[in-house]
Amino acid sequence: MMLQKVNKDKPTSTNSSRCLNCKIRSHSFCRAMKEEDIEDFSCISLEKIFKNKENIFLQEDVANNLFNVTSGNVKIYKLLNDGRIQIIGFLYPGDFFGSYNNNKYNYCAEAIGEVKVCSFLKSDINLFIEKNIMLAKGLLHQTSHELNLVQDRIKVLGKLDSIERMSTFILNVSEQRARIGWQNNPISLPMTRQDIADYLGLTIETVSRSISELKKRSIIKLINKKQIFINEFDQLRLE
Amino acid sequence: MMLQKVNKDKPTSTNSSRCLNCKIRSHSFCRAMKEEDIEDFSCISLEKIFKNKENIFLQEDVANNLFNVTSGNVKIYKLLNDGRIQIIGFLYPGDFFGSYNNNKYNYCAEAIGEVKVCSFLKSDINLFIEKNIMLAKGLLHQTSHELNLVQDRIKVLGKLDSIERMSTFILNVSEQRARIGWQNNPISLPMTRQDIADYLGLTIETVSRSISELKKRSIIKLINKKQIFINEFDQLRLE
DNA sequence: CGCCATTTTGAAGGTTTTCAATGTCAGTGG
DNA sequence: CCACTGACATTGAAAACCTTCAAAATGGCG
Repeated sequence: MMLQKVNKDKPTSTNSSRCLNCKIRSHSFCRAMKEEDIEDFSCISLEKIFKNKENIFLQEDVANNLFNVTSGNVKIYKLLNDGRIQIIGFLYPGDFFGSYNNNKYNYCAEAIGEVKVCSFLKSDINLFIEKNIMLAKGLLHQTSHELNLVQDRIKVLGKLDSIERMSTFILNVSEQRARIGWQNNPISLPMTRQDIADYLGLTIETVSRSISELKKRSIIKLINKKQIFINEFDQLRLE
Repeated sequence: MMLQKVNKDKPTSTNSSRCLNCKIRSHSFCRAMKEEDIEDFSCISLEKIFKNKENIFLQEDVANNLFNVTSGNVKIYKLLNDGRIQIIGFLYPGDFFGSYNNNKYNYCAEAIGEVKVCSFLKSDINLFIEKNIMLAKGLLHQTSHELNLVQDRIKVLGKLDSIERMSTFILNVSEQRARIGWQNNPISLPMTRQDIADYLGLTIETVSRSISELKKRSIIKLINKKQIFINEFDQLRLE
């Protein structure tokens, strides 16, 4: 298994009011905390910036940290021993990742484009939880939400054909964007076709063919390779 | 979508020491709580018994409760509009299910054989959390654990062929049994072949062919249709 | 403008599904 | 005791869908 070296010491920033001004707070696990507690919370968080294709951490690394995406997109993926890749998810601002219950990460996390994350020591989080029940509830809510999303993906990968998978994917990206207040149409796909293939359990050729087919049916329109306009939302949904 | 009626009012039992004597407590989300708190906790829990194929709840039902399997197996599955089924998971004693963050269940839950569950009102759980941080931590740990398992299934459904899926499934059942102190070989498969197919994203015929192939390679041996002896654990693992 | 990576399209091949038939096994009744 | 039944599982052959291999098209960037 070939894993490239990660830059462990990123440029960072921290100050006690940063969290208060965080634009994505209302969509993060931190949202449940009161404003007066947020200030304290800032002190245990550290902002880090990653460039395109940079690894945030690798599968099997010691999992000391939890992360929150504050800007950009992150892909998390599992490596098989023979080099196959399965992308578990594409993360958006407000999504959190890492491993709360394991001492090793179960997947790799990599920046798609420039990414800003908040980083927390798990030990700090666990101490903070003791005094602030709302943080625990926030984490529980966010983890349950992630669980719901992944369970839906089980359905996609287990039962849907290639066109249905692509349709569901486009719809999900649109919905995720709406959730955090971005425009839901047209949508941009920041990841490559190969990434989409590794996410949907297909090959890059089948992804391309599925997009072409949706285009041919006039359900979507391609503004360019990375920008999709949805003509018929209803046709993307499973009847 | 045809959903059969659920028996909402099951025979129940509750008393303040039941949780203390619960054999599966050490593998449940309740394990983190101190013994003196467990007694109080018993008061918000209700034991319910379900017969084979009985629904514990249905997708889209109002989700007032959280459940903990204490004995038997439960399958949770999603229904598609056209009647297709995708099984999300087979649950074992100690696993918890329901929906913490949604007011509707995202899947159906059905008993495989006779099943005992502990049932909790979410409102009770949320109140209890306020006074007992360990319960929140326990729930968070358990939810994170479920998330890890489901993420692994993404990999199985997205990247593995039929033989690999069947191998992984047998191995997972064996490991899950070991986790709660049952013998890990031979293993029993309480679910039908159709269930296994709906779990692995295959057809019943492909499941059958995969089992036959593993048998032919002498990696496993069938004691009977529901009992499997594993000859070569290593051969079940992905190289 | 030309290069190179990425994407799209085409045709052949392979794995799983579909459709159909046979086999297994526990339960029932003659 | 054994044949019958019905549900479940296995096996076989043809068809469908996705992958693989190959080639052409697109698009960004020096």
